[in-house]
Amino acid sequence: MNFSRTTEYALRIMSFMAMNEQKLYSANEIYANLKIPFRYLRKLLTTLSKSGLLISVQGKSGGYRISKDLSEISLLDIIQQTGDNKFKNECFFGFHDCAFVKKCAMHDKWAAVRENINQVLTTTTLEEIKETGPHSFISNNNSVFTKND
Amino acid sequence: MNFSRTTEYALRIMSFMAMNEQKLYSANEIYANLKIPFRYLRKLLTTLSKSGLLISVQGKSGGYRISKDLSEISLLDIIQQTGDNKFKNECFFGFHDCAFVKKCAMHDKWAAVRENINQVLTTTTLEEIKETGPHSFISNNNSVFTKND
DNA sequence: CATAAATGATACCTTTGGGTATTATTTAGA
DNA sequence: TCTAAATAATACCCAAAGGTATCATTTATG
Repeated sequence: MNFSRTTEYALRIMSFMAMNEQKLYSANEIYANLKIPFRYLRKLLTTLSKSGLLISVQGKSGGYRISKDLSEISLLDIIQQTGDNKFKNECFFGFHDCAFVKKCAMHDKWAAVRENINQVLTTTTLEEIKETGPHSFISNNNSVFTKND
Repeated sequence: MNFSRTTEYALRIMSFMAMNEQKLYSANEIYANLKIPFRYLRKLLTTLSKSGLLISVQGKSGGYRISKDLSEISLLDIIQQTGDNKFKNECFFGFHDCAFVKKCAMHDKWAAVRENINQVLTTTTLEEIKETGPHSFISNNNSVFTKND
């Protein structure tokens, strides 16, 4: 009952980059701030670029930049790009046809919970995240990972 | 952003058994109704027994029975026995010390969401699940698994 | 135009969750 | 007291997620 690690990483990255939305960030710079395992970070950044949330610039002095206006990127938009969006309409007990055949015992109660979650995730945009600061996006769990690149 | 498959299984099992709370169910009978992969089901049932949610009776004509009054078993109680309880106090971005060092941008909003979830999971007991019926706990995804025992 | 510094692609390794197989133990009842 | 039918324990297997390594490509700049 969490987001996957990968989704958390994506949320951190996008939120961090939102602090300076025009800026072109290199993977190195993001790594320096967020301490996400470097090679995995690189992979994730290309994923986010392919998904359209980021624009990548190749070559020396290249990097990544947020592609749209901050107000147009909701947390759900980010979450959905990392495959962690299953919860959207899912039955509490994990039955695939819950809504269609018979309601399960938790159907209505859980629908309300999901609605609450969805409401927060769709209405909270990076713009709001930016404005909510100052705050720490810095992972200070002394990373066991090395950069190695 | 779901419960794990194992947690879903546990929720199905306990909810199913709550339909007849005094009854001693054999693994076979539960399998016949829920179609959870048989050997995994067996394993899970011993886990639930060790956790105290179920009482197991060994030997021929043995089986499992819910150990307490239905009103004393909340959904959270079940969820916590399958290791899926991380969400309880967890930061939106997955930072371990979010609450202690600096609040993250989502801290308050997400705390409210978690509170909502916790409220539902702690106040909904198996008694309520039982009363909410009739409903289907029957997995009709034509199982690809065989029983094999 | 060579080099350095960046991203892209791809293949591989590791850990964990889900699932299986085998053997041991318990106990009701013929 | 033997057998059948149940649970207990344990070890193993497989797939997916997380993470690493290597090489290729792009491009600013000396």
